[in-house]
Amino acid sequence: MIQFKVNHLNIKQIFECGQAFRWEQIGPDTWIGVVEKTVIRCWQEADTLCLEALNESGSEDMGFWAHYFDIDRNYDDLKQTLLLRSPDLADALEFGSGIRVLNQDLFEMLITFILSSNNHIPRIKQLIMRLCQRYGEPLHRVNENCYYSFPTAKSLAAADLEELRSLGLGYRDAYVLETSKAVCEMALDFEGLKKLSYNEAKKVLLSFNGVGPKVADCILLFGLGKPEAFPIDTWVKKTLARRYNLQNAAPKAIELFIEQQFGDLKGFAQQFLFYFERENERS
DNA sequence: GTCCAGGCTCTTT
DNA sequence: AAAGAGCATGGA
Repeated sequence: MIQFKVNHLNIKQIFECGQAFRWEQIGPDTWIGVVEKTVIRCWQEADTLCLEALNESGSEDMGFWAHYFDIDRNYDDLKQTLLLRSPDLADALEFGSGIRVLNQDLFEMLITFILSSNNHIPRIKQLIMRLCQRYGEPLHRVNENCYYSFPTAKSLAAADLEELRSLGLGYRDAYVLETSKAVCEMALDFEGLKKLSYNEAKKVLLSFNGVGPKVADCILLFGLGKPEAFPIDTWVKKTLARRYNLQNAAPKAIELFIEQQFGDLKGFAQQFLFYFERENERS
């Protein structure tokens, strides 16, 4: 078991704000997730974040988990800076005060957000679970149920299109298959995306079948650690329209506005806005 | 039955 | 560049 002393961190908010899809609540304040090859139990005691790997080969490396939970970033400074730039973010920052933007596996984010397009979050979770069960490797058994790793690019590239369709992926089946094949062909260049700038990496991501501007920004934000990404989905569109009167604004005008409001921290602003809007669903 | 979801691709203006 | 049709699936 490992522990981190933390502030500005609330695992409930982190796991329910739509950036991660593989955490399940198993008790009042306890969650279990699969992160890379580790089945991990997670809970909070006062100002302490506790983590315990459940599988033998799982990792309890402090550095790895600090990076995953974005522990070393100063969210106090971050929020103050955002508030100075855009005072009307106050309600969203307060509401999602424990949100942190996780640093997740790149390939997992790529496939996950391809599946997310034009889809509901509960169904996205379900599809990912089926994909892991079918193409991942078993990591840990608890009685009847088993936790699986996220499939590798290789295993998904070798999948059968009909079988993917039978799992309920819909028209996204071909996107997943073709993108997985493309990643295999890129080999080491795929992980090399981390060394590229936001714009360079985005260009590469947009070349994958099933990845458009919104999905690319999610991958850049959650998988490549680029806070300059500002994914605009239906919820964010709603909140931008309501808060800033942008319902009839052209895409370029919106982009410019976002840049002026939030600058290089717009990815964090987006996550607070998304969570606030979706949790306070009021059309 | 209709609407909608962390949209994208392809076609047409 | 921008706007529109079509798209699998399932829950509300």
